[in-house]
Amino acid sequence: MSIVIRTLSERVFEIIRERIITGELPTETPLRQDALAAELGVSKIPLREALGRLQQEGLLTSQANRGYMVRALCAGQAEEIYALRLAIEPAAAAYAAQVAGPPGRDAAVQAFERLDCAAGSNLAAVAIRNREFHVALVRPGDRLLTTQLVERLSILAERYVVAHLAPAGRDARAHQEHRALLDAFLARDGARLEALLAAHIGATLADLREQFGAS
Amino acid sequence: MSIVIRTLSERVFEIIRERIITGELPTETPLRQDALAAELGVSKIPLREALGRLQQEGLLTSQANRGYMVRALCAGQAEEIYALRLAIEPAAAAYAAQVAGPPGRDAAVQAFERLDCAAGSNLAAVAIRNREFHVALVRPGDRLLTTQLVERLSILAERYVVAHLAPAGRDARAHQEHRALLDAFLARDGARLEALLAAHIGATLADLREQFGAS
DNA sequence: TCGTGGAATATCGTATACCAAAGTTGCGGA
DNA sequence: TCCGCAACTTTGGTATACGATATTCCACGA
Repeated sequence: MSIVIRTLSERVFEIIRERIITGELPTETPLRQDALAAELGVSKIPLREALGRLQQEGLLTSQANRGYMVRALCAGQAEEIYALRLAIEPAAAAYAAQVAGPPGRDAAVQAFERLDCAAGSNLAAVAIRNREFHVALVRPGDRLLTTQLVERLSILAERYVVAHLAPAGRDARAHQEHRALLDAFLARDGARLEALLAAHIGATLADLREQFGAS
Repeated sequence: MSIVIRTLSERVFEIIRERIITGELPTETPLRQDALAAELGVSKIPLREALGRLQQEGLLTSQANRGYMVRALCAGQAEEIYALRLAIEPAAAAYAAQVAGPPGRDAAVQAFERLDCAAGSNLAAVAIRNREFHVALVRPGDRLLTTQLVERLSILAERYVVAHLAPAGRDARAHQEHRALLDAFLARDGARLEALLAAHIGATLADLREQFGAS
């Protein structure tokens, strides 16, 4: 086992990322850097590094001399995110299912169980577990870049899910879909997994569309 | 026209990025931050910001307290990059071709001409123009995230092209392929563009495979 | 001879202080 | 009312310092 030493700016990166996803940080308002730095108890160097990375991830925008802002949500970008996920994730998961070794299969099961445990608690926590489950279906393919991309897109998508989807009737349906996804994954049934995952992602997109249309 | 004010770290980001692409920076050797900062005439804050962004882009890796290294080239990652490009770029370009307005169409033509002009000069310059051409076929779709992703993947792919493909007989064939791509784009023939682009990307991948096999 | 321990050195990650330039705010005058 | 200017705020950047970790290299002992 290799212990991972994490640098301060990496931790700041993750903290701010989760704050953005949960909608804790306001959009359209520039981030006050010194205030944030003081609040997190770090200096501006790791903070700025984290902000730059978050911009690269697509969660922040910046304008020179005016600072960083949380990128606004818009229906068009949600469509983009889901179109990209549909283009990548099902195929990547299908591949991973076929080549996954025991550790990868265990990780998928565990991610599913953690998602299950979190169900019913606050939406943000569920969203994180949901993302981890989706990534767990792809990671065993051992394609680093693809996995990172899936994770990145999942993160971008999460904002929309957290912001727009009340966990009304969705929860039960999502649970069944996740169960089916895991079954197909464990059965190494790439074709079925691919179809199910496309349907699952498409269903979430449809929910989002409905909310956008309603609001 | 909005003039774009760019910060130092953005410029450093691009400078180092091009150096990585051209293979000017050694892989497997940690970057000496002080030396690099001194050479570029900047302090370490903008430099580190740029390095962090480049890591996020997948061009660098970092280990805490050991610094940043240029990510090594490997056949597996090239396969990944091209698989992702094939999953995204043809469809995105097809869409863009259909919705492109006059500015987007002009930009595509100009990108093609610039690529044409650069042909024959050094490989790195051609590679940049090549990337810009590919992006120009996607940008008119006005899907920001997709365009950024295509650009990012093109950048990652460029390293392999620069490193492994001597512009032997490739140049002439690539020129014809680009010409055909532009024609299909201007004709708004999405289906044809999609097929041609998939073939074009696939051809480059095939060339790379051959080189990897040979070496 | 070879491996181990440890000191010396180099480099990284972070903090602090400071500054110039750009943006923002608010007040006063036309 | 609306414009322009001055004061303030914030950002982006530099210089510098310092602790912590890595690396190097040499001496010592098995």
